Amino acid sequence: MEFETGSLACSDLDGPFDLQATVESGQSYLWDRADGRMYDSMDVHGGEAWYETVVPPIEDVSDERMVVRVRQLDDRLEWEATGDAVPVLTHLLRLDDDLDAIYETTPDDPLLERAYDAYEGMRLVRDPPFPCLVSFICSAQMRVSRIHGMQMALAESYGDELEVEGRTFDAFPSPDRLADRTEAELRELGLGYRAPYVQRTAEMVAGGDDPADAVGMEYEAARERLTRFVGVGDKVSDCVLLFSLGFLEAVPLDTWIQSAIADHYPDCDRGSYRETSRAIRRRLGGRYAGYAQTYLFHYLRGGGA
DNA sequence: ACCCAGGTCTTTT
DNA sequence: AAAAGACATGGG
Repeated sequence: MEFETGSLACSDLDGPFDLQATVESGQSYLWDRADGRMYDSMDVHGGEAWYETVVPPIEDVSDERMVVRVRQLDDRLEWEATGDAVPVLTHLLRLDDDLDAIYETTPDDPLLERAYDAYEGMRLVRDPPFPCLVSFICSAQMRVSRIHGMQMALAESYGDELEVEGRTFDAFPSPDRLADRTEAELRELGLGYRAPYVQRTAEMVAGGDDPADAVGMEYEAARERLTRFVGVGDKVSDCVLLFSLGFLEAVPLDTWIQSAIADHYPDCDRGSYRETSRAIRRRLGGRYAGYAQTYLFHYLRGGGA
C-alpha cells in the first residue's frame, strides 16, 4: 500500500486547534510519535512532530481500516494516509466541534481560565470504542506514559501488521484476538493485575456486548451500563463516555480532579462518586463539563498551579 | 528501599 | 452503604 497526502487549514475550523496538546494530553493512548518522543514533557519541537495511528473502519466515516499520519505546521494540518484522511481526522480529533462556542459556555473561574489559556486549541478525542475501553482498563494506578506503552505493546504483539511504503504499522488487536490471549500472556506485556480484566472484557465484547451500545442512553444510565465490563468502575466508564462515545458532559473523577475539587471546589465534594459528579459537572458548566475537566487534568498534571 | 501512578474488586464493618 | 485491603510493575 501507498500513502496519499494532503493538508487542511486550521483557520477553516470553528475555533483553534493544537495537535500536540490534543494527542499528548492523556486522552488517547492509540497514537504514537514518529520521533519516539511521545510524552517527553515540555518538548518544544512537539508542535511539528508526526503522529501516527491505525484507524479501524468507522461507520459513516470510512469503510476501510486506514493508516494515518499527521503533523501540524502552524495553521496547516499535513497528512499522509492510505485513503482520504480528512473525514477520519475530523472524527478522531473532533475537528467538527465549535471550540469557540464551547469556550463560551465555560464558567468564569480563574483556574479554568488559566488552563484554557495554557492549552488553547486542545480538543477532545473520539477514540474507537474497544481500544479506548482497553486503554482505560489499563489506566488503573498507572502513569500516562506507561498506559501508552501498554497499548503500543498490545498492538505490536497481537495486532495485524500493515505495510505501507516499506514501513510496518501495528493495528490495535480486535476483541477476539485479545479474548484468545491467556492472562499469563497479557501479564508478560506488563499489564499486571489488569491482565485478567482486559482478557475477560475482550471476551464480553467479542461475544457481542458492545460498549457503543451506551450511545443514545441518558448519561448516568450510560455510565452505569459500561461498568458491566470487568475492570470498569465509574471513573473508567466516564473516560470511555468522554473520550470515545461523545458524552461531553462526563467528568472522570480521577486523582487529579479529586485534588482539584479539594483545593478549588470543596463544596462539590459530596462523599459519593454519583453526587460529587453531579456537583462538579454543574460547576464546570454542564453540557461541556468534560472539556473543562480535560483542560484541568492536563494543566494540573503539567505542573500548572 | 520506599512511594506513587487517570482504580477496581473483594471482603469486612 | 461505607471503609479497608489486595492487587503488579516500573520509574523517581
